[in-house]
Amino acid sequence: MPYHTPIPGEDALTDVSFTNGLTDSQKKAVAHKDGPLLVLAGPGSGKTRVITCRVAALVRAGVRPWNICAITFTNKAADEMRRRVESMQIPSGAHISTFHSLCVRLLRRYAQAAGIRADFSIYDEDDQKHLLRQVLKSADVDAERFPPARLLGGISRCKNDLEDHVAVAARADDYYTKALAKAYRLYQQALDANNALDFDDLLLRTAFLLRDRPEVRRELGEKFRYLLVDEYQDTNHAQYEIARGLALDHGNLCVTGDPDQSIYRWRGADIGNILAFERDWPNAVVIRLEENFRSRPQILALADELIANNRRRKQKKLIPTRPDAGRIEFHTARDESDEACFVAEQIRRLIGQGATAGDIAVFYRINAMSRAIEEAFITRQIPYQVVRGVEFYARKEIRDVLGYLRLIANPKDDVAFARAVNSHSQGIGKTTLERLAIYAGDHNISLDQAAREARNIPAIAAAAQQKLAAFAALIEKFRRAAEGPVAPFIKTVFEESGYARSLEDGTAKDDNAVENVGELISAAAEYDKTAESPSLLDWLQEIALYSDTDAYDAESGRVSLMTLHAAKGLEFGSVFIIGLEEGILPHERARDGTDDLEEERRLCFVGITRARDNLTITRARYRTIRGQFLATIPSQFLFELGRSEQDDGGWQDDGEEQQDAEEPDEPIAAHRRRSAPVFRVNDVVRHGIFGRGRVKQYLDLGDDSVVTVRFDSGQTKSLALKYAKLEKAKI
DNA sequence: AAAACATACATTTTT
DNA sequence: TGTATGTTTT
Repeated sequence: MPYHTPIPGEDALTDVSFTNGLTDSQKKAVAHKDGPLLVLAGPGSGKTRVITCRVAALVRAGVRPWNICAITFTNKAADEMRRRVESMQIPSGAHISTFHSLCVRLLRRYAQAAGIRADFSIYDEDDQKHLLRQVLKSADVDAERFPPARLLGGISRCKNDLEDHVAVAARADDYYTKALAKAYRLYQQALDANNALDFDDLLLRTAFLLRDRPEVRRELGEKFRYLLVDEYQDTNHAQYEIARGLALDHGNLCVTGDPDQSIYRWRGADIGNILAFERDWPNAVVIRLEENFRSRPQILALADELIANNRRRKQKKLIPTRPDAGRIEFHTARDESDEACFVAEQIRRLIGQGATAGDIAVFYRINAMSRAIEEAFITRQIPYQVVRGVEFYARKEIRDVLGYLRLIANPKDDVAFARAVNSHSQGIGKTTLERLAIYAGDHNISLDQAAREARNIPAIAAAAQQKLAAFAALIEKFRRAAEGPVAPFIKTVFEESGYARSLEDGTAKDDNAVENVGELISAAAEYDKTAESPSLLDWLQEIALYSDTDAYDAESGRVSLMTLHAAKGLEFGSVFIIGLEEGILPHERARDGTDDLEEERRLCFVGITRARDNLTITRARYRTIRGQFLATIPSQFLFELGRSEQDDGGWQDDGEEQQDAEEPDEPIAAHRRRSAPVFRVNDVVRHGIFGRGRVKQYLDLGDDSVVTVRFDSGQTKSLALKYAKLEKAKI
């Protein structure tokens, strides 16, 4: 019996009021197409709507919902898509999730084929760091000389490229890579021993599963007959292989994306994946969506002016469809608190004029920049929400409780053991733990197992032996009770472990600690309600992929504060982007390397194109960075947006400070040593690599002076005189 | 073994 | 600036 009466695709699309500028044949392709489909779409063009409409159209054409799989990058995007699909009044059941959630699901189901156990722990950055440090300490490696964070970054990159440690070792021909390969091997062995996967493993294992087990691949191809991937420009190699593997047997792969909005290169995203889609799938139908239904024409013009500076990109138009209106404003503030005051005042004015707080957002490059804004909002009683990464799950008390729970769910999880035993404190300290680790290592067993055998470890004092054994027994007792709903179980563990008591008495470092654990329990209760058969393991694996960014509430009626990364996919009537300064946007770590710089530019582009009507861009002359009050240099992006230094008149100034570039404008410069040459604005200079250029701005900081030069090649660079060999050119 | 203290250190963006 | 580790004291 047919699941649903087939309806011609066009009708299905009309049905769901899909009227945003597609030609009839494009609509038909979106609704009907068996085979690969590439949607290249600019910001505000209804890209995600194409996906939801395709899902709806497929279902109406008789495809069973559970044969459709749509993949997004963030939980937030998945939720949004689920919401939209449900509102289309079609039978639900389509699988909509992030890459990582999908991988967890597949790896649990096909654990055996993937060569792992289904009850694995998922390690986040903190866990990874802990584990790597542990491993390097006990295995005296030359890799110890490199900072763990750097090694983890290197390992992550390898995993994203689907390289295992053997492959890395094989290509290692320099000191660092050799050390990396060794660290990778040891780290991976430790992960295996702990029955744990890190975020990258989730992708890598799934990609390998699809590659090495054709029967699994075929089975999944049968299950997910239609595959859709949103934000395809942000796929890394592993994700690319997963999408390809899942679609290999039927070719029904629809991807959407915008190369100009690729902002996750640092996480291994390869913009080449979307640029080469037509090569990978030669019969792909390509749809371009260039009309923008979101922003005012001036805003689009500004965005276009900026992004045109990127070389590695496909030319694309931003075609406005809305009439002229709205406002663009630039502002230079004195310092970050002055900047925050300005933003807050502007927002107050907007609200006074009838704007809704929920339709206003402030974007910044790094999370730390939210602070000044928050302070200004608090004094002015402007309601706001900060959309922040991790945060809640990074809290000490939350991690401690999760330590217990993870250890209960996965006895091999030594990282969880260390955390739990540490929070349990009372009598088990560093030394004991160290001795226990040595014993466990010698006998090739987990810390949990070693603790049970504590009485047989002569190196450990009798009293400590007792306590370890008691701890192991306690965990074992919990383990036997870990069935069924999660929330009551967490409560039991929290109280009976004695951790609740230790939070309440004495060391009240954080008076909200107990409350926070309560919140965790509520979250678990929520899970218990929705899950069909709740289990601790399932819940742990779910929340491991959860970040507070997902907690963004579109209906909160409050001003949203978030990073530019978190802003992707959202839109607001009025947008403020703060901190357009060299070293912040673009971030200092992206200053060398054009690819990195182009990514920063895309980030700025994403921010600008979030705005529907009003856009305000600000910078501060001074900013406190890591506790130091420093003079700043305007972002080169400001030049590209047509705001040159001389033309500062375009900036609305607070008037407190005169802006004479030649005048050393604060005591900072006065006592600096000087050995570097002095330049003036408009001096013609010569650089060994970039050639001839003209000084646009000179910041006098003695030896640390920075000079901004627009070179004849057209590019603008900010150079530290100390490093850049810059000389005055003759004429 | 725990607490108090000192010192180094890194410090983007997210799953 | 804050964290996170290492060192000394109790």
